[in-house]
Amino acid sequence: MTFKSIAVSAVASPVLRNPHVKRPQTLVHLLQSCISGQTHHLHLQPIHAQSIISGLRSDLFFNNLLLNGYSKSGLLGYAQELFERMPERNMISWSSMISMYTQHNREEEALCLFSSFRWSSSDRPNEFILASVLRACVQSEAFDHAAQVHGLVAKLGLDSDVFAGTALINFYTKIGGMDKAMLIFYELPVTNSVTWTAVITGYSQIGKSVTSLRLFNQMKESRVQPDRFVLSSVISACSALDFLEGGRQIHGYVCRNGTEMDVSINNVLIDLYCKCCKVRIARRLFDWMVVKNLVSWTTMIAGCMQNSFDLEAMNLFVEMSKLGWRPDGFACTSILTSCGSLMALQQGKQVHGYAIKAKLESDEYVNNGLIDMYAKCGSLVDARAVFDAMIEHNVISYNAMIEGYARHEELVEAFTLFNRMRSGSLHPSLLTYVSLLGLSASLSVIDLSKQIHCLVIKAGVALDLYAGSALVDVYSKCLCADDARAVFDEMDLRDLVMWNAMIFGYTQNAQGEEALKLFHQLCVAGMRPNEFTFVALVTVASNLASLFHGLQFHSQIIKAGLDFDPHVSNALIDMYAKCGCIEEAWMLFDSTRGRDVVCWNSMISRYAQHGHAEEALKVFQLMRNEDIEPNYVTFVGVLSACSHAGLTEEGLCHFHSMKDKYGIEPGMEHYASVVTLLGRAGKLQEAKEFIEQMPIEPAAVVWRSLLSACREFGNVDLGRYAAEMSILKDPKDSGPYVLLSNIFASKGMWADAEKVRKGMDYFGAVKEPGYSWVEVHKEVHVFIARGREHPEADMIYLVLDGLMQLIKVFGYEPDTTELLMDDIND
DNA sequence: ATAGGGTTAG
Repeated sequence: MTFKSIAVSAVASPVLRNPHVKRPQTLVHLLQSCISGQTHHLHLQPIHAQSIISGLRSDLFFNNLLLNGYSKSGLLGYAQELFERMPERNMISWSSMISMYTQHNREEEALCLFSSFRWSSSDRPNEFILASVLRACVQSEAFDHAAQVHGLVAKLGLDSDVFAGTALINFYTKIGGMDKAMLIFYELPVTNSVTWTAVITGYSQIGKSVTSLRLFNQMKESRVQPDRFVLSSVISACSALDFLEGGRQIHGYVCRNGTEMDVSINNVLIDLYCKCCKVRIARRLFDWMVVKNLVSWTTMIAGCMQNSFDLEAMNLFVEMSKLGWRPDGFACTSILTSCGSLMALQQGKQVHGYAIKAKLESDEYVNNGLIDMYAKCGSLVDARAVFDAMIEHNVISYNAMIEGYARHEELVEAFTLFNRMRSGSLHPSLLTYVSLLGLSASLSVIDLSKQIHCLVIKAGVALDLYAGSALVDVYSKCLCADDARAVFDEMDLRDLVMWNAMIFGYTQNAQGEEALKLFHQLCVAGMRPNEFTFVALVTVASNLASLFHGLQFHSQIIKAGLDFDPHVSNALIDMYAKCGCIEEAWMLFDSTRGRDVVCWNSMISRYAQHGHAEEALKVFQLMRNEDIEPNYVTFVGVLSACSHAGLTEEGLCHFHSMKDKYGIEPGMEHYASVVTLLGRAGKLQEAKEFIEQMPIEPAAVVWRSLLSACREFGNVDLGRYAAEMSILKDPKDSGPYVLLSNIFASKGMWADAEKVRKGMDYFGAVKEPGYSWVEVHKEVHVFIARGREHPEADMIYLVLDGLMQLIKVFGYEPDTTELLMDDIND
């Protein structure tokens, strides 16, 4: 557009229909009221045109006013043309233009104009021009240039001016030179709320929010009235510190002060409440706000996402779009995270499409969010495509991608990327290691775990809560409870997750008593156990078959209101069944809502273990009636039920249906089960042939199943073969030696039995001693076969001898034919 | 001259 088009529009303007308006003095008033009004951009052009007609073309004062109006309306082109045509310019004209360019992020033009000013005018630049120029330098990150301008400011003696001084403070704040900024600040003879805001936000930005709050107090002491800018800055400092009480006080002040309607203040308040986990309060404030902007919506969505209110975040995102808001990169990043958490691939893809349309493809946050979303939804190929399309990667891009591979156990991909990251200039963060440790934990590879731990130590970063519990977890899963405990003890700070990891670690390592001890310490430390703690504890009770503990935990679970948690329910059902209370287990199972496949599996397996094969199969039928898809573990239970009950045909039928009907590839446990099934039916040869036809390499457990059957039916030849195969696979396991030796002993083949015993020593296999335990008055007493460790061993054996003699009187005769020689010689 | 919102892990 040119001045010609302005003139055309002037003719049609309703504002100028009144002839009085055309007088110069009236035009000035009209312009002034336009600038302070809301719709100035509509009237500026007609007024401009009229001013030319009314002879104001060369009026410096009027032109400066117009320049100001165009600048406020963002009509840069008109301002530029006017400025060029002005026959006369003063400091105000230059200053308006430079500050306009700066405000609209046209730093280069601002600096260029400053050069022409110095070139064409002999006047010294005033404090306003210098402040604008400094801001332009800072915005365009031309810090060297800014330092030169500082020199000029000092030369002109303007460094004690509030405007120039504040701009300088802002410059040093941006480059992290808080000391220098404070030096300038203390030299200023006059300060106002703008100056204070600059230093307060400066400290917040370098993470020293406490200093920000201290400065805010100093500001109030020096009787400077806080404005909405400082207030938002200070609230944001409170939010960074999780200082809810402080934030609330300022919220109260804001309400008394009359700034409660300010959008920005409310935005930071929403942020504060969300960061302090008060999402409901934040949401109420958000709903109450009459005027909202894009930041209000984004803050609310981010707050929901950060507190795992993912569905609410999604709804807000849809709502804002419907209301016509165009979500920016910030909103997209947050919503992508929520899509990932909800595994909402479809919605995630829609956001991806929108992001492309909205030209957000170069936003690193959005890209990282996309990687995370696709990885969480299981689309690793798409995640990688986004990753590869990025020009530059940061640590988060790598971490999100590595975490995706780790979660899906893509070992090679994860470590290839990890090495690529290390060979570049990017340093892996603790988060990277946490992901890799998670992978290592799910694979339970101790060497790998230790190597990663070494890298963490070499990196020289102190463990945080995440890394600490990841290490506790990985060592527990690798069956190194002592190493896990060493990490646990080394931590300065422990949260509930860490305690749970250690308690669960002991559970996995069959050190139930240590787990119980730790639970006691947890309570002493004033922590409140959650569903994870109770799952571990109930599992301990289950492993120890201690109904006493199980009942106690169950009542604590009810008190804590956690009895409807599906994982807790599963653990309880398992515990009751393990403790022999199969009916209680069934009752609990029956009353559980939303039973998942794990729940059904545990009921099936437990019935099978108790020899209630019919019940187990009935539950399996019920499960299918309820359309619950059986999985790998389900069939372990079903096959075990069939083999216990001698249901050979039915068992084989289920075995075949596994792959044919449900598409589940049978694993070692299933093959072993079928061998047991055939073996129990006496079909030893068939069992052997079955093993030989297995599509996977039979593990020791499969041969041992056959061996057990051979022992049952006294088949020496096949038994010998099965034992050899089993020992070949796992020489350290004492089981096959014992079983084979038993076969020989039962046939009176003592020399062969002796040979097997020697072979056992040769391979270093040690028979695990049998344990038994009894619980008396909340204390578990453990006994090893023939052990004398118990403090009252003498008395116990005395009573035992008495009992033996008593049962012999009633006609009991111990069966010694199948005992190991070891036992006979004893 | 000054303020406010975003990503990865146990």
